[in-house]
Amino acid sequence: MTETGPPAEDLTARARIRDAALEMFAEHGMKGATFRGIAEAAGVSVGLVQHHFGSKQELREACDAYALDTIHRLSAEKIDGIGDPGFLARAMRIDLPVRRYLARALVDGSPAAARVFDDLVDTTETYFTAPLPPGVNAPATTDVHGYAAALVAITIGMEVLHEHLSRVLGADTFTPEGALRLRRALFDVFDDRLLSPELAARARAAMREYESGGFGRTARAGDGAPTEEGP
Amino acid sequence: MTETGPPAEDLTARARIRDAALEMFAEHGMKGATFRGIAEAAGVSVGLVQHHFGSKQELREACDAYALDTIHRLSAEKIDGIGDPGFLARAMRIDLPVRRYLARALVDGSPAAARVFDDLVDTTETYFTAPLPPGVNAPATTDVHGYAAALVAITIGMEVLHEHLSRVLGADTFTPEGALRLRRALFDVFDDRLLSPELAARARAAMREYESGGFGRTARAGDGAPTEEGP
DNA sequence: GTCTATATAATGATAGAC
DNA sequence: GTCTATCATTATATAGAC
Repeated sequence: MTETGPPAEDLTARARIRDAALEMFAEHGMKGATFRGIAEAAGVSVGLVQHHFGSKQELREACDAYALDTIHRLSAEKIDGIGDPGFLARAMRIDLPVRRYLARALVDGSPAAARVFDDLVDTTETYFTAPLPPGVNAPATTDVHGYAAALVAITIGMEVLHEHLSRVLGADTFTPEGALRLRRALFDVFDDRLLSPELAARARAAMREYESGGFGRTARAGDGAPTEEGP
Repeated sequence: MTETGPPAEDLTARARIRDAALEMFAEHGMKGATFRGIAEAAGVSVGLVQHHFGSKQELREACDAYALDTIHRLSAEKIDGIGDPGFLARAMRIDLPVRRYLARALVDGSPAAARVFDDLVDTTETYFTAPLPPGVNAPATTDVHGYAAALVAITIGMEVLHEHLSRVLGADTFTPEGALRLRRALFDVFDDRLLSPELAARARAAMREYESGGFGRTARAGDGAPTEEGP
């Protein structure tokens, strides 16, 4: 809940510019977004944008800092919120612009977005390392770090692929209906065993064999030989 | 570093330009990649790039078409390959540039990439609708389409977040070692039940309640929400 | 604080020489 | 086929007026 969101319309020009930049960066990427587009979206002149933020890089860093600060409140809830209906309602409408921005920044190469990702992995790993709440099983893995990374990647991947998921599902996943449908689908994926125990065991064995015998010989004797030849 | 190399080889200049463009588009995005950068990477002049492909949009469409054609051979194997060690080896070294390109194009907004995504969802959905191979359980979901979408999003998300996963895991996930570690982690995630049956049932109930009473005011009252009795 | 005007650089695209 | 100019447009950035 936390009404900390952008409450009203009478924000300072600087804040409106920052919000516009956040949206333009998210929509067109760090390279595609322009001062002109941002100024127009914010309803100010190009000069004012640069007066407040200096260079494009600085503007981007301001967005990063804002996003970092905003997302910080959210990250801790993501894990504990499972099974709490209130969490769904909150997660669906809090700070959408920031999430969109970070999803794009993650691909466009932002230090702040990378840090959010790393912090999420740390938090998740810590969560599974510490004593778990009743009802939550400890993951049966020997690589908790990798397990946490995969879990975070799955979660963040949904944000990054938001556009395509929304198209396929027929509802914007940043909207209550779409988010609900996606969450149900994800829950089904996680709740169900895709493989029978027998096949799962076979796959495990195959991976183990692949690991020991495959290419492991010498850490990196040759460079990346694995190139592919185009057709 | 320096990978990328269609090192001179006997490729035609046009093919070398296309490969360079594929890589530059993947690395810098559709807006960030420039004719000059592509020309330099291909070892040709800027004029030759435009002589062969005309406009930037046409060059991009050529990359899309090439990627679409290349990925077509791969998509069918992705599902059936589970548990097959040979699949791992193949998937790890086949068509890396195309996968990187598509991962980026998916975020930058390419029709071809969107189509790849949609086709993967279709293929996956068909896979689960048709009779399943022995050892593979049918997913316990009432929304096979959403289930397939979630599964594809998880898979593709790993490609899109490749850079961050690699950093966190300490190994390039497009490299045998990194890909293996990621795959093992994903397998652990899918193979294990994160929630106890009791908590899972509670989460289901919470979602159901949220769905009916929440906000939607149910634009579509009977959209197949119903009645999956939990395990 | 906010805007207009201008300088500078880079980019997509064209034309023509070899 | 391949390259070297060159143009027109657009972007970032600066300077200064109100």
